[in-house]
Amino acid sequence: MTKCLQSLKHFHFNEAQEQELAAYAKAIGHPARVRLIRILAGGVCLGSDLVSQIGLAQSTVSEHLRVLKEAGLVHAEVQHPRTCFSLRPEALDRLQALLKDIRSS
Amino acid sequence: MTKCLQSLKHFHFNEAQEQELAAYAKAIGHPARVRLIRILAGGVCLGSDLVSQIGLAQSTVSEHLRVLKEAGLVHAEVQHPRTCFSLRPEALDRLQALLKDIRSS
DNA sequence: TGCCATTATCGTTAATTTGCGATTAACGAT
DNA sequence: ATCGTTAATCGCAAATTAACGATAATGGCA
Repeated sequence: MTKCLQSLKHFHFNEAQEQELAAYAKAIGHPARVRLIRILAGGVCLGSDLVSQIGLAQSTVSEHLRVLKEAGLVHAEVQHPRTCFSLRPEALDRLQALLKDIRSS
Repeated sequence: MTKCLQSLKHFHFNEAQEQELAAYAKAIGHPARVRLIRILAGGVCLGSDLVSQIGLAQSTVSEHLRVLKEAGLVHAEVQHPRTCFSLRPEALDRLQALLKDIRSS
């Protein structure tokens, strides 16, 4: 790949990336979900612990976790009857890269 | 008891910062607004130019710009009958710092 | 087989968001 | 004073989101 094509690739922030960034940001755009991410940044966590930390109904927490999972920010590992939730750092890496790139696109 | 229930008090990422991050992310969490940010990253822009580049109604673009302004991501300088819109890079700086901090809180 | 503990899903209501056309407001120029 | 241009606001309908309680599903265990 030539230098020219590299720079084109680097600087062209395309529509797919716009949607990708918007999707990540939308998922993070709620205080309860920021809080969940923050808690999970400290280590893996069972759902029941998250519920007691957050102070919202179990169904509400489950829904927020679903949103975060769907956005790829969180991973869930089922160990019946519990589920172990964890952060997906590569998703945050990607988000930070997109945020960095949009400024020089 | 899992790890997440321990030593939340040691986190320096407080509730105000959670809301701050959520507000930034919510504002960015729409493809049209990501697009506006991306366009403005290339330099200041008049509203009419943004409208023609976005392909949405003028009122819709104005509303998206209002959201971005309210979040502090965009600045508007009126020069009647036009308005000159520009990005506020310090807001993006702040967002990136919050994203960085949440991972080590 | 029938419990138990936990998480996911359903159903509903209220609130918010999105998008548009129409209208209004502002002000420079004629 | 009226016109022309541009951005902001209004009013509305449709779609989406948030929150909750109730219910269902899951799989280990007695």
